[in-house]
Amino acid sequence: MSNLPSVPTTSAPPRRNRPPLAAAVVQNLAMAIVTKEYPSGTALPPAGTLCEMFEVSRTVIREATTALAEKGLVSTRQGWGTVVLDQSHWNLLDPLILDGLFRRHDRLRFLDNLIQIRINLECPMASSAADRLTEEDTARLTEHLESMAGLLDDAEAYAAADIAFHNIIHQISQDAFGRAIVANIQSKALNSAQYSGNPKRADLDATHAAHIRIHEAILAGDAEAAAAAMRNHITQSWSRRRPRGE
Amino acid sequence: MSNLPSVPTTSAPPRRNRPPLAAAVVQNLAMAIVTKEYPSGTALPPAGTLCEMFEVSRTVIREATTALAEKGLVSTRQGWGTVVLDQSHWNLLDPLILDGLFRRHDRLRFLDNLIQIRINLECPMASSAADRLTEEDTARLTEHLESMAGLLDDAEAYAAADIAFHNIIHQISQDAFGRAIVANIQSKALNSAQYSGNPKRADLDATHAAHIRIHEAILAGDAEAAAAAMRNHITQSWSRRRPRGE
DNA sequence: GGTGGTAACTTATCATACAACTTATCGGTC
DNA sequence: GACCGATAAGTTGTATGATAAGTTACCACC
Repeated sequence: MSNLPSVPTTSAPPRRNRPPLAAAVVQNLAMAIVTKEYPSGTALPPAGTLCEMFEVSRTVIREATTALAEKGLVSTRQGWGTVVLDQSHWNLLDPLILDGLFRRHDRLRFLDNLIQIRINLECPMASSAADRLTEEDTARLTEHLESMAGLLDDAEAYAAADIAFHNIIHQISQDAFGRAIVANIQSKALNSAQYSGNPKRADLDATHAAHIRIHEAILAGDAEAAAAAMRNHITQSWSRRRPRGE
Repeated sequence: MSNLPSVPTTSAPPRRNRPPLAAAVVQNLAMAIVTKEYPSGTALPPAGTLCEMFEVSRTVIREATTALAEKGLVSTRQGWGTVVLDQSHWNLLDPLILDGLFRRHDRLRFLDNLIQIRINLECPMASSAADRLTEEDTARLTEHLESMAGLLDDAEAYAAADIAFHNIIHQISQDAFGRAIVANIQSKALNSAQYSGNPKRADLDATHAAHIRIHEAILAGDAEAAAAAMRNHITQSWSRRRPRGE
């Protein structure tokens, strides 16, 4: 098998010259499990077989299965094997698992679900930001918003700035858990064309207008308006780029 | 160090089902990192030193560091070491990390934050459950609620049934991600006395009454009332058991 | 003073061996 | 035939030693 490349996903700082071999194995097996290639309840091939499949040593295989267990995908029992767990055990926010879910035929169910989670978490965060705003926060948020106006011709750059805009609001809200959850969703889902779509200039203009409205509400200290503006923004932005007819 | 589980001391049966050694190492190191014993940016002791500290082989240490990296606590770089990452990289929903956060001096900040997350996610789930309720769901939810009435004398049993009650609602709502997040919080935080407190009979009576109100709203198909009842329940239940004066 | 090479330390990977656990099978016993 | 214990085979868990590869710091050299 030995599908090497990709080292994907993690934009993590430590850039290695050689990607760890275990990463490829984990990616491959995680994808196979999430897409039901290995049904829950069944056992993965034994370590020795996996060694041959991926042409690596048992050290690497053990590392991979440890990572899979950490993601809640499998559970190993000495003398029994490495059994695939039910979806209810999966760490759904894990980047690799998210990526796998986006490739399933029922991906739209998960995408809609993620948007709902974002609404549930980000609207209260916008409210909280409106309540807790300091002068320093005001300057930072305003400055960033104004810099975004210059990126309306570059969809990719605007998307990155978009995430940063939301992230600033999350920081102001001081909601560490909500921020961690949404950041996970955003940073990893962005790579998926299913999630981020292919925005046109008109889409970016509409998005930017929505950002301005959120900014206004937060600066006015109007918690309710901030939540409403955020809800509108997320809902309408998703309705513009949601894949149709699946 | 070597904080191994207690050994039965008897010579004959060499304790069956011995827990993996790596688990103890992971627990120990994760706790040390979360409680800032190892500050972010610094490197963990090298593998050889850790072997001596925990009296295990490099195999186990390697597995432990893999698990820690999977939790977002550390990042290993060949030739450099295993460096502790900033809190923004941590997987805050991980059971071990949650447990560590609950032992910090600023634990109350995280506990309040978790309650807020639960409110943000569970209220819409209650609404959704009220909208999607089927006859089968009705029977299951009602049956479970009635069985809980008999557990009001056993705080521990009622707490378990409490979680199950919420879980049934989550299932009905069909919000897979919200369910996964809240389930993580609940199942792991329950062990913490800081989170679950020490409920008295009067507390359980009040909680049960709130459960009945939620049940009524959902069965009536009143989404708005269900969300309101859920919000009331979570808020007041927390205000009853929240640690004071920290 | 700058430069390049080298030594020392680190993680990454491999190979091998053995221990511990689980299951199935094959006996023998009643 | 039903029950029960020993055994064998397969699996993960752990230990050990060796080698490869990446990083840093130091030191001789120009």
